Amino acid sequence: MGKKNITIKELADILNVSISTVSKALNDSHEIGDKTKAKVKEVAALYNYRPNFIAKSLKNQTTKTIGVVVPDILNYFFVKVLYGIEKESRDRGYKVITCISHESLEIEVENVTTLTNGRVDGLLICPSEETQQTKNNGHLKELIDSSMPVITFDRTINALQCPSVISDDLEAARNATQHLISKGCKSIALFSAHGDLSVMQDRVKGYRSAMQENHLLDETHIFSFNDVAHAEASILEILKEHSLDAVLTIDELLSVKTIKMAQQLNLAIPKDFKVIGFSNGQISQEFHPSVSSVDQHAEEMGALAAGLLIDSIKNPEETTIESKVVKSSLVERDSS
Amino acid sequence: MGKKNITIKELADILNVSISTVSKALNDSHEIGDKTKAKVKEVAALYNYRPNFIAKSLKNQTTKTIGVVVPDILNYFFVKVLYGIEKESRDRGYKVITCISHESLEIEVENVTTLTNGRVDGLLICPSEETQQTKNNGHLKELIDSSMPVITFDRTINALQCPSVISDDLEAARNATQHLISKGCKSIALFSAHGDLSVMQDRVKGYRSAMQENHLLDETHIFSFNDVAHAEASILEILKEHSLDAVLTIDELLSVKTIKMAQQLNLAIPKDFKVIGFSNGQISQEFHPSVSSVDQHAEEMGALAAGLLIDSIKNPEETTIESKVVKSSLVERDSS
DNA sequence: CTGTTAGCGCATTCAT
DNA sequence: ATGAATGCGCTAACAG
Repeated sequence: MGKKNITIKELADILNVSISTVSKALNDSHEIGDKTKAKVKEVAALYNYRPNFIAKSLKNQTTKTIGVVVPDILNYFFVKVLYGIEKESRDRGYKVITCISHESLEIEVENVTTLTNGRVDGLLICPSEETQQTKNNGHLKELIDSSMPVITFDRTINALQCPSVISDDLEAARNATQHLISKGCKSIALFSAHGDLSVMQDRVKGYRSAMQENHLLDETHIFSFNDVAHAEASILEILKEHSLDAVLTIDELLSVKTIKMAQQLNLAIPKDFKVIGFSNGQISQEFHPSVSSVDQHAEEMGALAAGLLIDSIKNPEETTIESKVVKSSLVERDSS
Repeated sequence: MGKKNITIKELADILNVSISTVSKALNDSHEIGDKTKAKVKEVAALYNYRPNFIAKSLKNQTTKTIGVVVPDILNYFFVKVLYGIEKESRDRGYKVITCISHESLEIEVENVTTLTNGRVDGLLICPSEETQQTKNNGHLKELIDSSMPVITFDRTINALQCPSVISDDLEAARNATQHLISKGCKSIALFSAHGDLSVMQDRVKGYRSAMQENHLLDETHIFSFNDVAHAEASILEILKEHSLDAVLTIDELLSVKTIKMAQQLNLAIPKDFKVIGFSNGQISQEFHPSVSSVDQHAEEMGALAAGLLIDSIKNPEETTIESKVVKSSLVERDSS
């Protein structure tokens, strides 16, 4: 009881050999005899020896750990990305430390600082909304300049000289819109949120592009919500005032709320009124009616980003600064 | 470009003072003169000096980091616990490393090992389903014996000599059942899942207790589902064959699926058929009709556990081995 | 095949 | 008030 972990030094004393002999034996060095090896390993196992990770990291100048900064952990999309990151990292022998920026630039800077002071070998970051909005990215520039491998995911910062993994947001929105058009919809609104984010702007562009191409674009049909959680009343108003036959919502919660309001107005879904949402979480799947949604393949995005980062850590020279795009796909369900 | 982080040694060379002077100056030691301090700090800032975390940890034998092992990160409940852990830890100056056991004993053992080899100062763990089921907990016993601060959360292992933070599952289920009874329900079924977990068994006990007390208990009304994701067909069968007026589901997804099946049978909710679920996630709130649910205050549980762990790290002697219970509450919505 | 030694970056005790 | 020296636990270059 109360026994601390045993060290190589103590092991060496017990075995009456030198520290380096123990270290080499434990690492299966060819320069150690088989019986010495066996003896060392036996005693190590007996005393339940575990190499101290911190000491190893200091010596090797590598931590076998990657840092992740996400803006929001209560968002299912990010959780799934995280899941993909964790899985890929685990498969490749890396640990993951996650920090949450809560969409705040200040916390993000703090997160980046604490992570990159030797704690991790590379960084995966989805910049906070505030970072994107204020274009304040000195902390990341500095990091990249110091030759720390960095990869951004989901949201990119063009000014940054680092690889990124993103969704095909523009295309995805265009396809979703096109899908509604091909189903015969003419009066399709766009419900947007988090307008400061580049991904959201891209989705709006995608919607515009499809609508314009079909000569259906009506700028007054683009709505932006500041507070999604309390958007129901506004949605109801909009649905009353405009005679829409479909809505593309750029946010998952918004799609569900739109459906609820449409039902309240006795609009038949999907017959008279169709809805397509984004980021295909549990709610889209379980809601009744189930919600058609753009699936961004979050897990794949996470795995890809982690894989690229680990490649970059292992092979810094071969790293190319390019954006990898994870294609999303439309999951058709009962709402369209 | 490409410049590595500067070290104290390099700083000392630049300033033409000794290493220890720099170290002391940076740490505001009283044995350093004010102007020397100022000069050192100025140059440190200029070169953007950041103390190496790994070296500090090795020297101080402390990492200011806590490790967390959760069984499943795609479960909203655990994400919320994690959120609480992260928040409290952040407030108290600690970082968090999270590992996911995927409900597997083997992965859990691996997680615990890699976390506790010097990487963290203490461990928060929710044992995997397999760990609870097989009662295989040598890895945790060993850890506790080695005087590493450990606290379990949500799921407890009684055989373990460590504090824990849990829900009042039995009471919560009893109250929820009682709530249904007081609304006039007589034929109340229990839909359960993950029967190996102690929390689930407690909930069943709570249900039994309330039903028995009101002379309504019917053992054939207790159902267990192995595969919640594909339980809809079975649920439909059960609803057809038994004339129930309410169901308590021990799992969030199960509650939603039950409502969908009930609607398919044209049961009026909540008039003729009531449902109460567990763990009050986004789905319970957004579903239509919204689902009454037992809220386990996951965030609070996480914060409490993290707080206790940090207390225990800072004050190992004063740690008492006791279970803290986070009281849950019933959120009444449209399904009951 | 085994041992001695130096050093990763930092804090700290002890001298000056 | 400042500096030299030691050690945290480990690896590896070098010596024997």
